[in-house]
Amino acid sequence: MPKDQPKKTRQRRKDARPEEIIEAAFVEFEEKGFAGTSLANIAQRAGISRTTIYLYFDTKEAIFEAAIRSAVQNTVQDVGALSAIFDGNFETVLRNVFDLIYARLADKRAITIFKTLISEGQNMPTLVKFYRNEIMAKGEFAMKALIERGIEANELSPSCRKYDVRLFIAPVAFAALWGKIFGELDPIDINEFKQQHLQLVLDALKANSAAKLAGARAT
Amino acid sequence: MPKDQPKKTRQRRKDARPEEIIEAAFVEFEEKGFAGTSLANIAQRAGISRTTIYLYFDTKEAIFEAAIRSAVQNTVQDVGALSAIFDGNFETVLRNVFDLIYARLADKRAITIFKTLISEGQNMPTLVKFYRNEIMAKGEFAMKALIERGIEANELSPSCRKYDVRLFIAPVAFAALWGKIFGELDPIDINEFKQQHLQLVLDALKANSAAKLAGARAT
Amino acid sequence: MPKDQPKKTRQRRKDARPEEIIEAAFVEFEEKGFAGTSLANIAQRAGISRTTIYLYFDTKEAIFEAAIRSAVQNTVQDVGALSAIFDGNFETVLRNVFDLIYARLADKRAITIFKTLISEGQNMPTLVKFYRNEIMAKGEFAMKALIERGIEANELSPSCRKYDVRLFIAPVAFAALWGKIFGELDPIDINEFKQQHLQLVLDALKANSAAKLAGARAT
Amino acid sequence: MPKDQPKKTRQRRKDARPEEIIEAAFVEFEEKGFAGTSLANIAQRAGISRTTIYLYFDTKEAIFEAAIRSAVQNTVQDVGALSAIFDGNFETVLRNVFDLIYARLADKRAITIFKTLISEGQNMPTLVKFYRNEIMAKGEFAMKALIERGIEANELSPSCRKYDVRLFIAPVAFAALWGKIFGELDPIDINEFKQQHLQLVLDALKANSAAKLAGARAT
DNA sequence: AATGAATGAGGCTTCATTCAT
DNA sequence: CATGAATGAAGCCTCATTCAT
Repeated sequence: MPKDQPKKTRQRRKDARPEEIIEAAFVEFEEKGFAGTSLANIAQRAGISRTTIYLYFDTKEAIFEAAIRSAVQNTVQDVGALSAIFDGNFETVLRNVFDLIYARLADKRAITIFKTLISEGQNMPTLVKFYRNEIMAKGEFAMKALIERGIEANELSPSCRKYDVRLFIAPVAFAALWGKIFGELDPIDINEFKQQHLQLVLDALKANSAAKLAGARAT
Repeated sequence: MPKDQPKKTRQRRKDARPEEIIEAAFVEFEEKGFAGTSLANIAQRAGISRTTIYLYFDTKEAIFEAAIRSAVQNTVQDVGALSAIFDGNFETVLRNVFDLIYARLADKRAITIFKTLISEGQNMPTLVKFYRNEIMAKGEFAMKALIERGIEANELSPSCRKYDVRLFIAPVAFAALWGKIFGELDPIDINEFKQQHLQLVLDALKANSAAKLAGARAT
Repeated sequence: MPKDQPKKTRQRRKDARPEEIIEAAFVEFEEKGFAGTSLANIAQRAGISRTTIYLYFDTKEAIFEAAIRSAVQNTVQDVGALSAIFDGNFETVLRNVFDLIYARLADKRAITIFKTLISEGQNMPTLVKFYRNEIMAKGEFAMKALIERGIEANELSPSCRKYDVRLFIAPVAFAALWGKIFGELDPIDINEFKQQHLQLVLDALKANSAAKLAGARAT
Repeated sequence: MPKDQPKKTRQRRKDARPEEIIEAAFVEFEEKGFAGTSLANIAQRAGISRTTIYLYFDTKEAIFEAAIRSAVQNTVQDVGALSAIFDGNFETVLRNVFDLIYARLADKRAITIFKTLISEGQNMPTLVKFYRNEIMAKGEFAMKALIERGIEANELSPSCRKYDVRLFIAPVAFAALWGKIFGELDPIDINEFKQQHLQLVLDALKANSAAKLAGARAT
């Protein structure tokens, strides 16, 4: 008994096709990983034939790359926008920065990219390098610059330079992963977490400044 | 990892086999994920025939489970051992706790499990639940207990209770992932990171206590 | 059975494929049974690639089912047509019925189904039930009806009702199996066998009627 | 997690081993056919190790052959015993013969052999030839001799020679198969069937004799 | 005599990819 | 541009059989 193939053919503007494929691929990759995703799944989700994909991409890997490249854009832009919000006293700016960063967590694509980095990074040195240079390094740099500004403005003690700024960002990554892994089992209140995270950083930085001040006062 | 067993004759090593297979499987799973790993890879790495695997495991999934079960052991034990080192003043204990936790980072298996949780968690609700209950939850609990002790001993201010303790642990996860993802490109100095992490937590907690003291003093 | 399709180029014959596959599968199943048949055999006999089969059937079992369903059709139709030939006196009709039934023996598919019933029946309750309800039961019913007509027409004695009508049909099954099993060694002359079979049944039925008549006469 | 192997080792007299294996093999072959039976099944049923089988048989096929050879013995003996019961008038002897033949139907082994002949005959020309020569041919011969005796004793008309005696035996085969195939669904009352079968044959033969007598009388 | 260990061949099935319309 | 048809490579798994104790 022969199988029945669905016959619904959507006629779409051709320009949109690649993006539709990427879109579909992304969802599949997110759910099942690279190896676990089949072109059939992608095609079905995109509402096209399996072979049509090959009009736009050479291999499964190419789709994967394109999907990731496309999805990482917003995050890159956000990181680039970081220094643009350096306006106001340190605490205000830090709060704004946190708002911006935590807003990324709402972007499922951003999270998936992060997860992909972990899952498939070993086979994607290009992505790894890109991510580190364009996101991690620039983020670190911005954070360092922010602290520097705080010191210059006499809002922070110079001893605050001692911290590896990745310590300040780590909880964001943690929250992202927690949501992805344990989200259904035990959801995390992102907003609350953000507030406490901010508080922690401020407290720690203030502790140094307080000590400085105290030391100064003691003199 | 080169094969160092001669292949001429059939080997008889029933006792060692399961562990050898798990060992080999682990490496493969780590590199390529569950779906990406083939029994052929595992067999080759273990230096045995593909079918020999089936003398010890029923399915590919069974190998995966066994590998995870075996690898997660040490971490579980370490978490269980946490409260046993609650001896001394708060800072000392916290330092010991950090030593213990960061030591886990040297266990590649532990890291791989963590990565697996992220990569394949969607398909492994059992592992997810187990990990959350036996590792995350107990770790949180121990950390909370530790802070409580600090408060009771008057070393910390009660306001320290406000923090979500996952904030204190997040950098460890971050360091683990960093090492795994960017390790080759940009290795992280774990020891240095640990020190700063410890410092950050202490500073933040002290900030509260200092505020309290200051407030008390001001009265 | 040699392959007579050229193999150089990919062939496109969607419409014909399912039947070709069923045809090939049928021969293989007949020769080696379900478990003994491999998709490789079927594919080779059909002159296609092993995987092409999966374009038309989901599993090996599905092929088997399709093959049987297709092969059993004619027999079912013949059984259904039985009562349509109830025209004429008893002997004439019986002769026609026998012609129809024995003609089935020329249909190799019908024989194979019968053999399959025997070989694989234990694993195919559905087929068994179907065969019994649609072929055996209806055949029995038709035969009973025929005898009833003979009695009503005063051509047969009512005592003819005593026979289990399966006795009348058994030789057909026997001939079918004999041909299949011992055919090469010791072929059976189906036509001759049919005549004698018919004679036997008529003789037996007449014996009753004769007795009745004799009894009547004696009275 | 390694599989657990049962460790119960039965120490048995070695002489019995081959028969135990054959016994076990027979049951398995009956249930699943040759291709469907695995040595593991046989070994397990025999309570021995898979490899032990090879101490007694060279291949799976050898076991099959041995099993069949052993099982066919009783039937052969019964057939051989047929002519020994030629004592009494025709009807009595025929009744005894039928008793003997139908008793065979209670021997599940005999039925299985018959089924095997159908299922796997194509690959077992030796068995086919043996069965035909030792069982079918001798059975036919005995039946013919019996009829001849009836004619000589003037109990039957010479015209009874016209029948292919396989017609007389067919219902037995039919009943055997019916029981095996439809037995669970719709069991057959063997005794009742036997009586009617006997009656049918007697009626048919008598019809000829009656005709003869009538003809003689008419003269 | 008996068995635990090991394996090569082969079976079913999936899938990325190519062919030809 | 789009797709239905087809396939080779590869994956998981079973099994008859051999090896070595």
